[in-house]
Amino acid sequence: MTSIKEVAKAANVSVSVVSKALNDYPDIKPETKERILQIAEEMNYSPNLAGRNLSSKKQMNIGLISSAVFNSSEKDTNAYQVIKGIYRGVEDNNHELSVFLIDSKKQKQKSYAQFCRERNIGGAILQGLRMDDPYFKELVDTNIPCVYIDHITDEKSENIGSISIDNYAAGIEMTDHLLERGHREIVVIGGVEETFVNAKRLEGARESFRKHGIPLPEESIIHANFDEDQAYREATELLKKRQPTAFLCFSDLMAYGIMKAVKEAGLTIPEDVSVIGFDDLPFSAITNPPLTTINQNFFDIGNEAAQLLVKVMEKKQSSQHVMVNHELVERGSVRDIHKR
Amino acid sequence: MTSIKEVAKAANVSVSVVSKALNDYPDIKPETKERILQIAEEMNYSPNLAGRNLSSKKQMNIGLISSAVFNSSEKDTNAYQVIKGIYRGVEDNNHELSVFLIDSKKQKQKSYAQFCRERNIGGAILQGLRMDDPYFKELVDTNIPCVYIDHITDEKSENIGSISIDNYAAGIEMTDHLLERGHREIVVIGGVEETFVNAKRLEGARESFRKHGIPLPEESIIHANFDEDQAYREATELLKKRQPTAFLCFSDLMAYGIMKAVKEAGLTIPEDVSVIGFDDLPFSAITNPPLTTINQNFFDIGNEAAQLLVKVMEKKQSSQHVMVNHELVERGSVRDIHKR
DNA sequence: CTGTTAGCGCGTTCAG
DNA sequence: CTGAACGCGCTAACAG
Repeated sequence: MTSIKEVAKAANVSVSVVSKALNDYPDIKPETKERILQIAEEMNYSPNLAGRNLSSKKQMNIGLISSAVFNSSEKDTNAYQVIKGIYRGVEDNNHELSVFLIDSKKQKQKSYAQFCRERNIGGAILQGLRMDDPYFKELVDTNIPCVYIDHITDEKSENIGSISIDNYAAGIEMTDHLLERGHREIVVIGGVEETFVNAKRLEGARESFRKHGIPLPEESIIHANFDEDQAYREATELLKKRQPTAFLCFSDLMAYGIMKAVKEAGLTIPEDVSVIGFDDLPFSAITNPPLTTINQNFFDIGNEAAQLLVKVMEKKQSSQHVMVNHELVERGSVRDIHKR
Repeated sequence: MTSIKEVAKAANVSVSVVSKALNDYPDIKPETKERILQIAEEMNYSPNLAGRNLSSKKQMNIGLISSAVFNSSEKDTNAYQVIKGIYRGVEDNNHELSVFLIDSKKQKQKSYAQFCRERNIGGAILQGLRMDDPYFKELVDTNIPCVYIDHITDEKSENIGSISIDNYAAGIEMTDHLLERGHREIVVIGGVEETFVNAKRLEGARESFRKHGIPLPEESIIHANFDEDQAYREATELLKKRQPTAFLCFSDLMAYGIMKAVKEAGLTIPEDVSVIGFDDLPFSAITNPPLTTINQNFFDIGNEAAQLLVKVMEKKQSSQHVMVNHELVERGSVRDIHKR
């Protein structure tokens, strides 16, 4: 437990000089700084973060507030990848990460603002929160810099940023992919309707249909809550009535449910029915057949979120929306109807 | 940013009384305590953790030091589930969690002991660390209470606990499962040889063979590093020479690699070759065919780890090894040779 | 039962 | 360039 005091004693200087040496203050003789640094190194000294937190005005703590971890399917590993990216981004910028995982099944939750206050949090990354969450509103009102993942706000605040892929463009691409391969009987399997990403993807899909001069009837759009099982059930029902040539799914998880339903209906993919997904979960490469889907780089999303937040916290950058690249990866679940 | 001082002022008492009211000290009049609590509530006060950390002797911070997150396959979500369990366990015990993710690809890493020192960490959960890691040794030497996940140490320290399923028993069960269904040409696909869990599972497999009076030749044991791709390659090579009736895999991930190799060799599962896995990853239910495997409840493992650590930190329990239940889940990848 | 005092380990004035 | 003094928010020991 070597403290700054002991280092000061060993170096024959006062604590404040040690502090300055450690924190790159300009008003210190290079030689003594060098010497102190060396002694600190030898003594295996590293500053206590609680002490530093308490005395410093600088905000070095970043909060990750996420409801995506406890409230999503075990198969849904997106949040995990995002968090890895956040962790790396925070670490690379020499900040600290405090994680707050929301579990909607738990009775009473601590307010997000309180969480931040207790931990001297200078900026927060928000993942999977509902916009009608009162705690969310409270947090925004505190004016703590925030970065939203997969959501854009209307508020024009200088300390609010956001990050996502270009869901609109991706929606167009995946729909184009189907349309250009001759599919006309397409059923769209949407996620949670009020969700930003879902809305954008749907807009994209609509635009693609419009562009191709093909109608997209409302009854061909089904919302399955980003849930595998619900998608499975919806598709099972639907297939009793009609047989589309393709399902366009706004998540891989839902695509898995669709594939199960299609197989159980005695149809084969992609010969009878095509399926396209969204996310590119690791397992989409080994489904049967492997799933054609939109790849999102979740690690990058998290990483960029952290970097953006740090910039906003340092006032080096005002609020903005950052787009991360996506990519359509073509595998074996979509048939080209033109070829036989 | 309301502080304890302001609460004290509002309540017309000194700060120490407020502190005592908040921390359930016995020497305080119930009425004033009630009053203070209410005022604190009204003022939306919650204590600053840095301040508390600095002054209190109690160690409320728990560290999670894991190399399993950055150094494993994206498909391997075990670590994720374990961490969820840890988070919940730590939260339920009103402790704080600090996470340190080791990335072996990064050049210089901070020492684990230093990480703990900087953050006043009173106990640590260790996941996926190598026993020959010098930082690991250094941390243990600090005498900070530790709980190992999936590893048992020889050291007899009062502050070291460990947790895992009964890998030996599970190894027996899965081997019995194959042997009892008439399999005799079995190839064991092991993981990382030096690993505790691998050794135990192998011991169990050997015991099962011995019990059944059947030899297990050494050349039928292949170590594939818990790696899907390596298992795939090993199996591909092996199948060119001989065709076992079953592969016994010490992880689901390796089982996936085996299944791929088997299919590519033109064989079908389970008719020609059976496969049994270990872990029960979420996707093992939807592989083709669904994988028979040993289910580990990773959430519970993490959760129990946190609870055990808290007990050890509070000296309520001396070191011990906790076993979490496992279960063989029978799906469609093992054929009973007796039946046709 | 309550208040006073003294730190915890550090960053930050402000004199020198 | 260096050091003394102060305070961050809180708990703990000790008087009263």
